[in-house]
Amino acid sequence: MATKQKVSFAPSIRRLPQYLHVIRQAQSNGGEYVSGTLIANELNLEPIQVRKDLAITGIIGKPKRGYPANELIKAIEHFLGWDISHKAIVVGAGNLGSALMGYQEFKNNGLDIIAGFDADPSKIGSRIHGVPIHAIDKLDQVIPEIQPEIAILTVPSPFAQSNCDSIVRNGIKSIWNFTNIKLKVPDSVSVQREDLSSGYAMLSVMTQMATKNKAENS
Amino acid sequence: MATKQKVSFAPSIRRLPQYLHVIRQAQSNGGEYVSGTLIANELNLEPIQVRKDLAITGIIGKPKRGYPANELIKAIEHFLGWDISHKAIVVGAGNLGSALMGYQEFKNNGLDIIAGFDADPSKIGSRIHGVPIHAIDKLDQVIPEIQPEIAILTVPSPFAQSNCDSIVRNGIKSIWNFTNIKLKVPDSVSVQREDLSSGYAMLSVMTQMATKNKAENS
DNA sequence: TAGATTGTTAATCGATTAACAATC
DNA sequence: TAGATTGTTAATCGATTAACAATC
Repeated sequence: MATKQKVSFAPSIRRLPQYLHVIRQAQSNGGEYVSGTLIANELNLEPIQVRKDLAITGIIGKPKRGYPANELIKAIEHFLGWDISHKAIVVGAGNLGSALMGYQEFKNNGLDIIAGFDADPSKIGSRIHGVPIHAIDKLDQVIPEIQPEIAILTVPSPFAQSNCDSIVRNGIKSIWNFTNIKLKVPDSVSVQREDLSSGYAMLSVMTQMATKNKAENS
Repeated sequence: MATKQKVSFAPSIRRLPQYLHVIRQAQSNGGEYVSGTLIANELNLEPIQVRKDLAITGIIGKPKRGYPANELIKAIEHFLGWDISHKAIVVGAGNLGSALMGYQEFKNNGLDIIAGFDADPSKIGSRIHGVPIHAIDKLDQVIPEIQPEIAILTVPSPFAQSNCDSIVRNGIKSIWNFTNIKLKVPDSVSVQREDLSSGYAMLSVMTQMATKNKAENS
């Protein structure tokens, strides 16, 4: 029975990439061991939080020295599935879609974008950052051929749901949704929503607070 | 004394734009009142959560009918500061920066992007989505002239910290950081980090779970 | 050794959810 | 009126933080 999955430890999982970044950097600076304290300092977090988070990867540290950098990197990558390649498509090759196709960081961490889709005839048949672009109305034809695991949805919002339906119909189970539409999908499909408006809301509230402080201090 | 501010109710604030979207839609469909139950159904949330969140805007609903749509929209917009125009610059006019300059949604909600900055000589002096692009080494000259409140940072990560320093030096207090660098800023400056790798981490874990379920059910 | 750092167990904190009287 | 929906107060849940013994 497929019920909508809730990912537990979500906040910890979200911090892991930051840790990975710091640990890789420390390693490339010659550090064989990396302590939770160092990571915490670098990221303005509490050391205890870093230790708790790292525990979910199953890695064991050495008192006084920290965690073995190489093992820890491997463990985080494995926990996230970043040590395996995952085929993905980008649906909507506008500015945002193009940006994502070009992100080396994702490529380095297992995200293998093998095709893009767009409605613009001038893009169809071309390549963006090396990725071939297909007609968006060929989703039903191309997806079964190339069998991607992940779909990245970056179309204008009026087209989001109908393109999502095509994606789901063709058996893709993971959708990275960059539109501001709440997608309707069956329970068996998971959607990771990347909601820029929620970030903008936070930015706005912070900006208001900054303005208020300025006024108070003058 | 300026200490690093923690925004309280962050999860609620992040949900407000979604509510706003649903309420606007309901209103444009002729709804004079919108109930928390309706919003919750639309977004797969609990009604009680919606009511709690809406309470922070100060608006008062009517039992049996719901919240007055027009008042509620105004109240959310006001709470977020989206009813006022905020001048912003985009630092780094690559694909992502260009995408943000073109987002009508932000424009409609008070984000007024008045200038872009880039290192690419072919872009300097041109306009992207109507926004004039300046040389990135002119930050110190242009910012004082145009006095933006907000800087949106979309440069490649090796340049993130140095550009951030220029931004801070010129008195901007709110930074929307799309790089994967943890920026070092004084306490008086707030940074909203838009961390795509944390979203990618969540997507990856969800994808793993989907694959595992598939294997178990076969 | 002394002391920094780990991992575990318990306490705190904040957000979500439940219960329910009030009311249109 | 009856019943859906609100707002408030209390309970639950999960994440963060604190305390501290173990250890290299």
